[in-house]
Amino acid sequence: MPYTLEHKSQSRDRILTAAVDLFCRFGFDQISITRVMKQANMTHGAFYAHFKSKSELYALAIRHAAMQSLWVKEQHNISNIGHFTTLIDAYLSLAHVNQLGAPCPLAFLVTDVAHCNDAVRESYQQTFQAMLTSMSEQLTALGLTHSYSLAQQILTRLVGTVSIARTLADKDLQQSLLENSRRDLHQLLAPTAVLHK
Amino acid sequence: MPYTLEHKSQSRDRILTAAVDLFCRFGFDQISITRVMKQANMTHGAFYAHFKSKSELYALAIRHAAMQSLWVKEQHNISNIGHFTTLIDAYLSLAHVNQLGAPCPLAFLVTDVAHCNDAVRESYQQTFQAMLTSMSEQLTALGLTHSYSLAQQILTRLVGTVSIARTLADKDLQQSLLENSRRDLHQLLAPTAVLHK
DNA sequence: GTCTATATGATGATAGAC
DNA sequence: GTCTATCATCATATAGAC
Repeated sequence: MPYTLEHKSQSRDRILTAAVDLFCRFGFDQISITRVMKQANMTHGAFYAHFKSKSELYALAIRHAAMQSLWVKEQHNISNIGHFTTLIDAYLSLAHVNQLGAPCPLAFLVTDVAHCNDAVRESYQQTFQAMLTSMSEQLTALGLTHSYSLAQQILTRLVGTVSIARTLADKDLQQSLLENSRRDLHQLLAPTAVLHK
Repeated sequence: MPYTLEHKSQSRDRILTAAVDLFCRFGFDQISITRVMKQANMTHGAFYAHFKSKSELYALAIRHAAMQSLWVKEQHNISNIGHFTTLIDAYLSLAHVNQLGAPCPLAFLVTDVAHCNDAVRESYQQTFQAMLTSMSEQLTALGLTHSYSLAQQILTRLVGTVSIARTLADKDLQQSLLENSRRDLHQLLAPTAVLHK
């Protein structure tokens, strides 16, 4: 048997990884199946042995991106507020905006997903809810009150800042936007600010 | 002469209005020139008498959307904080998210624009800067300090909230997201909160 | 499972009549 | 300026060999 189960699973993973990278970088509609498969080192005919449509790939790519994202990977290592704000800084970094590491699908695909079918939107929504819940629990564990609404506040700010920053051609404006959000969120989470509330 | 200058200008306006509506609702790549022209009551051959490419239309549609948006149209009527928060509530309303009135291009086109050429991104950036400056000046006139960074905070939150809300299929989640952002921003702008700062 | 080849359809853009 | 007709290209998805 020339193709093992593991081989298939590896191929599938390469497709998903390529899809996340390309969809985030250029948008779903601008990326053809041929291009995704090329980046995954296969030809486009092989695609349909793994996914039933391009649309299905999108829904699964969103979940894949979420699993690879910094927030999800680090979520169980957060033991103090310092660590939490470190993740915020990473999210609001130029490296993230320029997609050097694993991109957060919430910020990189927002508008795109709004135009898609129910399966894709549900995938996005589940990712959003999972991150919201996880962040809320972390904030509670760190001793903060109103943690769910606080998490919502932080997450919308993160997504808004990064998605806008990505559109800006002016590097100074981009930098100042990111810095400003970092500063605001640090202040929001500073122990003193919380105690005085 | 069968076609007057005014007639051309009206046709152009109908095209731009249709483009804003369709691009925001379905995304740039999913909308064909044929469909835009159909909604503007013309055939697709006439398009190139007004714009040199679909891409140019996009850049101009962003500016057109900005001019029609609530914030820009109402920006000179703001005389007190109550009026300011009324606009925030309108921005964060279900009506806006469901695109019943004029959509804000900043929230409806973020991710889309990030994948486009320089001309389109510059159009978005100029709109962003204009809204930022305008909002900052309003906040200063209303007696608030750190108004530029405050405006940036408000704007990223507005855009983040609306763009995410638009992707959510769950109406309850959508509502609670919008409500939470409204409440936070009210609190941020409440006179007492400012005085105690 | 992966390849090459192909069916089928839609798109952006142009040409020429009126 | 607007129409109809057309070109050239590229997309998704399928068929069949290996």
